[in-house]
Amino acid sequence: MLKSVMAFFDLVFPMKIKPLTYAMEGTKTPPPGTVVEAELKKTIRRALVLGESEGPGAAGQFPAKTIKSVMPGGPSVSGPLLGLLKWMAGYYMVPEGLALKVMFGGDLFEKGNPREAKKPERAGTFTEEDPALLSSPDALAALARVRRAQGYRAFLLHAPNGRFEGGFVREAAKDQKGVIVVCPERSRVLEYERIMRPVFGERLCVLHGGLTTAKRRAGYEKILNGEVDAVVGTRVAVFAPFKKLSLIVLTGEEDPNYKNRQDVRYGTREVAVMRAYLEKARVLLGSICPSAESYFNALRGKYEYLRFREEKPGIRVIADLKRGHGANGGNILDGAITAAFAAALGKGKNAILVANKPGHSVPLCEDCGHFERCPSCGTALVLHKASGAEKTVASPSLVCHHCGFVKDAQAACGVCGGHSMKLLGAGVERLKEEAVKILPGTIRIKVAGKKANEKSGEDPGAFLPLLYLGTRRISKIAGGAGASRPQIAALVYPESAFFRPGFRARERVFAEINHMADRLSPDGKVIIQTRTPELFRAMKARDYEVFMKTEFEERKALGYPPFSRLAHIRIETASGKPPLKTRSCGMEVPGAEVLGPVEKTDEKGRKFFSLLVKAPSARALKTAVGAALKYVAPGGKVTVDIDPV
DNA sequence: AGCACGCCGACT
DNA sequence: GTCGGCGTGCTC
Repeated sequence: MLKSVMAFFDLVFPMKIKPLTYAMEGTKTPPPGTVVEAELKKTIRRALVLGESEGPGAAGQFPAKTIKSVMPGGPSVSGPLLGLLKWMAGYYMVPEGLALKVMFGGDLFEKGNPREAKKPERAGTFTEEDPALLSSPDALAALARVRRAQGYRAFLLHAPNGRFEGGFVREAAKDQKGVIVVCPERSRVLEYERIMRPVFGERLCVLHGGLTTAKRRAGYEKILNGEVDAVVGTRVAVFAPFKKLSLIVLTGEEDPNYKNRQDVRYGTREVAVMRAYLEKARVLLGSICPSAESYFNALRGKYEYLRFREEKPGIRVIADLKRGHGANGGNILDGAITAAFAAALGKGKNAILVANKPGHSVPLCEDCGHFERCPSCGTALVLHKASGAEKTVASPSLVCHHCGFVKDAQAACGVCGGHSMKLLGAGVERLKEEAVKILPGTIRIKVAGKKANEKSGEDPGAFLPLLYLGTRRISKIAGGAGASRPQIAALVYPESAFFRPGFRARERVFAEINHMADRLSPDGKVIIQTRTPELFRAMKARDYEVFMKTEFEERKALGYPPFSRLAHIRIETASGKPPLKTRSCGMEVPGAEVLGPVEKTDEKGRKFFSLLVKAPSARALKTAVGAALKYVAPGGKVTVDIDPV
C-alpha cells in the first residue's frame, strides 16, 4: 500500500484576503508562482501558490481544504515577481491578495478565452526625434552605459525634451529581451508604441486598461509563452510577467498619474525600482523635469544621473503687480499676451491659453466685501455662467471646486443686498469671453474636456488655427492627434496653484510649465502672467538646478520628502465621531511626528479625518504608522497611504 | 415574538 | 468576490 504524501501550501486569492493554507496529496507538488484552483467559501477559484507551508499547525484549527487542480505549463509568476508581491503587501500594508489583484487583475485568474489583439488603435502623435542630440558623444556614452550594465542598476535620464527621451528609450531597449516601458497615461502609450514598434515588430505587446479583458489576457499569454520581448503600457505594465526581465523604463517618471489611487496605493516608480532590484535588472527613469525624489537620489549616488541640456523655447514672465483687473481696457489678459496671440494665430499657428480654474470668477461684493463660501469646505464658491460649449451647469451657479457643492447664483449680495460685484480670478469661462472678444480674425476654440471645436467668427469651412483653452490639463491635449504643435502658450495667474495644499504644489507647476514648453513648436514661447514674478524666477530661466536647490532648502526645513517619508491615514467614522481613542495630543509615536487629526471633506463631499505621519526613513515610517493605528477608534473605515502624492 | 433586509467581517 | 452572522426595524 502506497502511503500518500500530504503537503501544504499558502495560496493567495486575488482579493482583499490574507494567504490561506491548503493541502495537496501526491509527489508532484506545484512550485511557488503556479496558478491553481481551490475552494474558497464554497466556490472554486483560481489562486497563486505563494510557497510551501508548515501546515495548518497544531493550534486546533480546521483541517485544510485541498487544492482541486493545477494549471498546466508550470509557474506563471517568477520568483522576483513573487518577491515584489510580498514587498508590496508589506510596504503598503495591505493583504497579499490585494497586492495580487492590482498586479494582474483578473487577467491571470479568471476563466475565459484570450482573444488576439487587433491591429493597433489610432497611433499617437509622437514627433520625430532629435538625431543630432542622440548621436552626440555624450548620448552615445550614456546609452552604452545603460545597455552594458549588468545586474541591478538605476539610471535617471534627465532629457532636454520629450523627443530625446523617446529616442534614448528606443536605443536603450533595442535588441534586448524582457523590456518594459511604462507611460503615465494611455495617449503616451500610443506614442511609445509608435517608437518601439519599428524595433520590436510583432514581439511588442501593448498593455493598458483601455483594452478589453480578452485582448489583455492574450497579451499576458504571449508574454508568458515567451513570444514577446518588450511591453509598452500604463502602470499595470510594471508587473508584466516576463520570466526574465532585463530593463524597466519609466517615462515621464515625475507624473502624478503614477500613483495608484485604489486598492493598493502604490507608487509605480518605487515599484519599478524595487522590481529591478529583485530581478537584478536595470531601471531607467526618464523625464524632462525629474521629481525632487529622483533628483535627490541621483545627487546622492543611488541613481546614475544622465543629464542632457539643450537650448529651450523662451519663457517670458509678465509681472502683473498691484494692477487691478481693468488696466487692459477692462480685460484680465495682459496686452502683451493678446498681441502675441494675435500674431501667432494670424499666421495660422495654434496657441494654448491656461486659466487657473474652471468656471468664470469669484464674485465679491464691492459694498461689504462678502463672498460666498462652501458650507462644508469653507472655500470660495466660483461662478459658472452656464453658457457656451463648456457648459457645466444648467443655470448660472456658484460651485465649490473642491467637493462639487452647487447653488444658484444671485445677482445681489447675500449679506447687504448690494448689486456691484467685483469678479475675481481668471477662470476658463471668463478667458473665453475675452478671447472671443479681443483676438481678431477667426479662430477655433477647443475647450478642455469637450470633443467638438467651437468656432468663433464666420467662415467655418476655412482652415482656422486652434486656440486651446482650459485649466492646466489643456497642455496634454494641445497639439495631439495630428494637430500641429502650438507656437505660443500663456498661463494666467498660475501662482494660485502654489497655495493649494500639498508640499509638491510648486514642483508640479514647474514640471507642467516645462512640459508645456516641450509641446510647443521649436520656435515656441511660454508667457506667464503673474502677480508674484519672484516665484517664477527659476522657471523663467527653466533653471532646474536653481529651482530644486530652493525647493530642497524649504523641504528640509519643514521635514518633507525627500528628507522624510510620509504616510497619510484617512479615517471615515460612522457620523463625524472623533476618530481616536485618546483625546488629541495623546499620541505617543516615538521616532516620528504625527499631525492631526484634521477634519476634511473629499471630492464627493464626504467628511473624514486625516492624520499625517512623518518619519525619517521608510522603516521608521512603518513602525510609526503601526503605532498610530493603535490609537484609531474601532468601527471607522481606515485607509493608509504610504508616500502620498 | 417572528421574519426581512442589509451591512460587515471572514474566508484555510 | 461571496457567504453567512447578526443587528435593525417592521409586522403579526
